[in-house]
Amino acid sequence: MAEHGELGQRKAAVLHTVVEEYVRTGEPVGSETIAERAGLGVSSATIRNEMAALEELGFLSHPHTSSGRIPTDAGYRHYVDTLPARGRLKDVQRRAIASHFAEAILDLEEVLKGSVMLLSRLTQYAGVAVPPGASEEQLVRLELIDMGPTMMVLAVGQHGRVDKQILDRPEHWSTEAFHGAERKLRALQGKTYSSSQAKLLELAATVPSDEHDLLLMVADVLRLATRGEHATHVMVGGVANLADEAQTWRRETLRRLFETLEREQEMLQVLHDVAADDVSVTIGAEHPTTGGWEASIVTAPFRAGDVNLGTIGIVGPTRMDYLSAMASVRAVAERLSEAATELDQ
Amino acid sequence: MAEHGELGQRKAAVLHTVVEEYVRTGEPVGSETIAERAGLGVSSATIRNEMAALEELGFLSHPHTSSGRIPTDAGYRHYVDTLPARGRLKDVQRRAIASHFAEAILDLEEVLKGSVMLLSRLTQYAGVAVPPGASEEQLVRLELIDMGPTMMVLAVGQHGRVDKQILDRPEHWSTEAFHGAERKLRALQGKTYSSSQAKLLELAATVPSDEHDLLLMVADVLRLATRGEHATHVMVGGVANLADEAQTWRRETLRRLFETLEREQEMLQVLHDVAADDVSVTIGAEHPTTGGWEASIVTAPFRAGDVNLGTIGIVGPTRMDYLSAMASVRAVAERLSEAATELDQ
DNA sequence: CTTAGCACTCTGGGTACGAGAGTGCCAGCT
DNA sequence: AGCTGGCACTCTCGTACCCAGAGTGCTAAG
Repeated sequence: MAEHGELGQRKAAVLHTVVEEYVRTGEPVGSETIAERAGLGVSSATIRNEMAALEELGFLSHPHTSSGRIPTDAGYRHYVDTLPARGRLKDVQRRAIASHFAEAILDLEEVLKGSVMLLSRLTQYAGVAVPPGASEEQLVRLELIDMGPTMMVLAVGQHGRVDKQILDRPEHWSTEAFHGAERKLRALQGKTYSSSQAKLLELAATVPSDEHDLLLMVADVLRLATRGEHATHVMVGGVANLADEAQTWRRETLRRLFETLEREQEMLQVLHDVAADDVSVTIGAEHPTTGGWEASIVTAPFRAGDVNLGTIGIVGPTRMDYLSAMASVRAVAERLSEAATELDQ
Repeated sequence: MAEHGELGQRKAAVLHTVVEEYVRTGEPVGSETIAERAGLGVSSATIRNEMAALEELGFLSHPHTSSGRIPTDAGYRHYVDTLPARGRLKDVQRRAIASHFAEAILDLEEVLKGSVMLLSRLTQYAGVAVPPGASEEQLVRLELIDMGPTMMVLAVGQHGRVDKQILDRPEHWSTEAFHGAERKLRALQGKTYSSSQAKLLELAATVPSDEHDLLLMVADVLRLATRGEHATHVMVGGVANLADEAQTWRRETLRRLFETLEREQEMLQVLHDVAADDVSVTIGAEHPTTGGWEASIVTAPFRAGDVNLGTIGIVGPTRMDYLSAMASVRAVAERLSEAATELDQ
């Protein structure tokens, strides 16, 4: 029993079929349909009993007294958790992924952008990604550029990452301090972001206050580039796909969905909360934010070797083809990991 | 007569009122309402005659035989072209703009992003902008960075613009060629993007083929950064505002709208087509692309001194408060121009 | 040229109704 | 004890219908 989530085999099969039918048709599912489709060799009356029990348990619900059942969030959750096998991709999908990763990979950021669009095309939902932080990447350039009234901190990573920030000159400013800082920064080229950041904080303590300020500013740029969890931006693509669902969602729901997708900080928070080691699914109200717009998120991390780099996934309605979405996200995350690993060498 | 677009004063007034009422309420407007609101001192029967004439002329249309009139695209066009005065901003709006531009401006790109969001908040439509090309900006860095199997071209402009491109090493590659190119690039720092690009093409002709290739690659990056009309990206913000309108739009319309907003190349084309010297309005089918999704675009260029830098504006439904949208776009574009001009010195 | 008046049209809301889909439960069967 | 056929019941959905209301176009008179 335990292998069907404490439900018993038949109940699990019924729930499973309800979810799949509902996802396929969008209509509440009746006992008759289940009796035909589930292949359990029992009559619709028996199914009705099972469904009543499943409703009692909180896995199904009734839109009104007398129409078919639809899954609750908990129902989807059980369905996802007890999926017997990994989804298989269709050939077209397989080919789309292959061709997307066929080109030589130059710029991870570009590839990631492309992957988000790819996922949104594959699943017909919106694609999202959190790009890698830079902790273990090596710096190939780290410069302080004097731009007249302002200055720019510019960091370039080994894999093509560029971080810039434009800042006011600090109050105490001298050419000597500037040159001193410049020289120290040059010495950090070839080191990693995180070790450079540490080194800068160290160095800052040993120099006069004007140069001190400069070094701290640079350290701060590295800090922002490094903190994966508080990455500065999220990529979102294929939002147009959600327009098809727009009819189903209530007006306020739709607005909140779009608003959140646009607010990078909020999306980052959500994606950080839901991220896991493997493909992970968050359904409706399981997360307060997604609950607010009746959506589900499927994500997977991508890695270089065994270092987590970032997250990629999709956002769609709770009534989602989870099997195929998970398969797509998994496949793309895997290929992305391969690509990133290769790039790492 | 000519001052009312060949229509006659009363017809123009009727059209004017129909547009304003329809924009305000979203309901087709009847003759009774016009008779009350337009303050023409004539009866509804007279108005009916005028409206029938306006329909004949293509400025109004009937949803069905017997309900009020709504403006056609041509009707909106006439309305916009004969607006008696510039719109005035509300105090809240004025203050929002002031506070947005109150901070010292460091990074034009950042300010532009913020301005797009500002416009979307002010108007409750989606904001868009085409960022400046870089022709006349000076280069403060122009580098070729060896990244192992690949290389990066990196250009930094005087006002904080950073362009990067990661490329495969050309087939013929030698350390000498690389160093040769590096040296030539360094000499270009301080020159403008466009003159550097020209200079590079010149230089390329005088050197052996491996170095030649490198210089051409760099020239190409500068070319992309320079061509304002074919700028590489468009900023879009506040799309969530359009969700409110989603109910009104047909499903396919909505999808196309979102798709286009996401496709940078297509948006660039549209914005390029509609751009003008001053605030410009494009209504519905006046542009094939916007016609496809029943939307209007209000844009204005922003400048530094008298050089056009880019375009900023909004996208909303044809049933739009043009007066207030134009006022907002104009105000933000003006402030942006001031900011850019200041930055330029 | 304007306007009052009027017949006409079309929408939108409300009601009624029957078909259909689905449920819950019971009694009988295995 | 569990399954199933049967049945009464409920709720939705589509159709038809009607009426009030809003708006029009036209005509005839000022």
